[in-house]
Amino acid sequence: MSKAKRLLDILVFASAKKKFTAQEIADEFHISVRTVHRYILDLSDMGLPIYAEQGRNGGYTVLSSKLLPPILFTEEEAVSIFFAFQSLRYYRDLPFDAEINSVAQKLYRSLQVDAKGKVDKVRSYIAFWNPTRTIDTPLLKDTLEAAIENKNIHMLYESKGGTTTKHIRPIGVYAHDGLWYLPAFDYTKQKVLLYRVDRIVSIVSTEENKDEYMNLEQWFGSYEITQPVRLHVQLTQEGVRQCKSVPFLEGTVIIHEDGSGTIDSPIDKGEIAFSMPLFLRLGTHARVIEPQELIEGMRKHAEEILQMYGHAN
Amino acid sequence: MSKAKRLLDILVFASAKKKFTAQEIADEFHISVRTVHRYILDLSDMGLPIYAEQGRNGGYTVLSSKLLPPILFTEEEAVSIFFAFQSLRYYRDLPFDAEINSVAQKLYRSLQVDAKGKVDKVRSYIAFWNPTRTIDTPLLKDTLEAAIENKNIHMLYESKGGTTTKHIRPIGVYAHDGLWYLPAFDYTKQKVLLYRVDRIVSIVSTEENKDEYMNLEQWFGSYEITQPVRLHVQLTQEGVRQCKSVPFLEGTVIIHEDGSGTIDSPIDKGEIAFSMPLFLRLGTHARVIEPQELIEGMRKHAEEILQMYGHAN
DNA sequence: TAAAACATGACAACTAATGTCATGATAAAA
DNA sequence: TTTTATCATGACATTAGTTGTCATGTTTTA
Repeated sequence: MSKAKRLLDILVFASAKKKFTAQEIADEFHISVRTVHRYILDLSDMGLPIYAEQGRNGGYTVLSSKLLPPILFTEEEAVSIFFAFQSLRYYRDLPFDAEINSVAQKLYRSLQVDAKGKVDKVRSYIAFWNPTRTIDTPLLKDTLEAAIENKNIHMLYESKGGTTTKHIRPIGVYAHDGLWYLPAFDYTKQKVLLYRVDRIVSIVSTEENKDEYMNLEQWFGSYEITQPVRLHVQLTQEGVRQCKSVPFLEGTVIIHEDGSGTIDSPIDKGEIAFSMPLFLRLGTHARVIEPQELIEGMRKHAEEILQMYGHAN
Repeated sequence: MSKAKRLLDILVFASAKKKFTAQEIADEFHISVRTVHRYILDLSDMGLPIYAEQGRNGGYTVLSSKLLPPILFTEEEAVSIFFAFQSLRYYRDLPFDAEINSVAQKLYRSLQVDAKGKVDKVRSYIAFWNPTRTIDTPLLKDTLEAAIENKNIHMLYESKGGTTTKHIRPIGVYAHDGLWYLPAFDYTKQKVLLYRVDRIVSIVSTEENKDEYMNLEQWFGSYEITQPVRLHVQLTQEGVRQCKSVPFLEGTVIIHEDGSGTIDSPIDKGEIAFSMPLFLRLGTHARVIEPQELIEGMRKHAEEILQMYGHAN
């Protein structure tokens, strides 16, 4: 085997093992101890942070975290990594922030001038818009870690009613509209609730779990209609346009030949309140035919508004 | 210089130059032509897709796109790349899709078993929520390319009034709520408008631009109030809570001691229409005091709704 | 004080890389 | 058709690099 190949093998072995003696490497790779010393000098020259402790019980210690074998990327692949990083740009708090920066640096440094220009352009011509939040999420990393390691959390949480203690089993963490959410099983209330990570005041303690629980994907997929209600709406052309832009409805809109449309689809009773603002906004562009509850709600809402602004102002 | 080092130099040189003769490499690196032939055999063995054309005007041609010199990542850095990729997961259409996949594969393959597990966990416990869109954006890549290359676009665009031809100068492309938007200067209307990339029917032609134009960041930052209007609203506690979650307003909400609040801030006249749905939704939780135009709009809207649902249904 | 570790040097044996020269094949240009 | 520029490959001597063995030191701990 060529020297280069073996050096890399030793690099991976050493950075995974962290602490070892020259003899161990010699045995592992069937080479002499003298050669191991020479190899380690080479690796050290190549920048691997490794130091030796003298004397009995001494040995080598690698300081960096585990290294992967070197990887060859094409320029396009490098650009795609920067593209992905771009999507994280407008988050105020991010886990892996330090790592992302060091990856970006390593890549950017090894790009040639023209490719650097391309990356710069991706950075200035592509964005993933996120509301720029002024809200801090200091416990994001800890929360995430607990979720990934499948640990239960005892935490202090700030909710409508003030700060209380919660005992939960996290399902995962997700970002939406610039905020981080934590769906979790609440042991007190005995059901899955959604928490906001920025409202976690402190994590008091965590405890291991042996068994696996639901993960995020399963949770996202677990939505089901328990109390079906018929949603029946007539839409103008503009109503169709707007409903098509609402994820919750886009699949249910039936478009007629003249461009107008209809929604006629079962939804869960709990979603009536959720869909009301949309149909309020659409005004005459959407005529709700069913459910009556939605119509009542909208009428009541409209009356309140008229009452508030009716004559006074 | 060691052979390995020189091989990498030649790898980078060759993959950047794409087509070259052995003599060129020999001159560049001050080695004999025979050695170049041997090196190229080595690179070829290492998987570099390179082929030779015989005869006069022949030479070597590298098929792959430009390669970067090999990069050493730590395990944590690799995980952070997967984390970034996770944020792109729920987009239906993405540029660089193929590259992202090949990066993910290259990285995943070189991870050790335990690190693979960590990546799997990041994948199942972290998400960046996006509405899952059923809308296709087939021209995303082309649009992006035109934007990055600073080209004007003649396109067929589907808008309220039907499909029309537009002549625009793109500022950039950004994703929001699962949809891709294209702010661009419209030459016909002589102002910057916002287009949706999925509504572009076809790109008829593009033309080069010599000079630089505004880029996305500048555009995001260029919001200015041209027709200032005083927005003055009184909020209940719940009103405060909800306005705080609206990026457009979160900075302007003043919270009183009892938890209620006030907004009193200049906005642009054009934003009145934009903010109306919000205050409609808030109902009695927000009492708009100014501008009168907003109040009028809300009253009119409420009347329309009452008329529609007033007695008939 | 002995044992276990790193550090380093010397040197012979071995292995690999390199350049030179030669020969051949191929394709385009003269 | 001939010449020229190119790749392809082999042989071989020369040079350069790698490895193992042995020797000698140093440092730390049992």
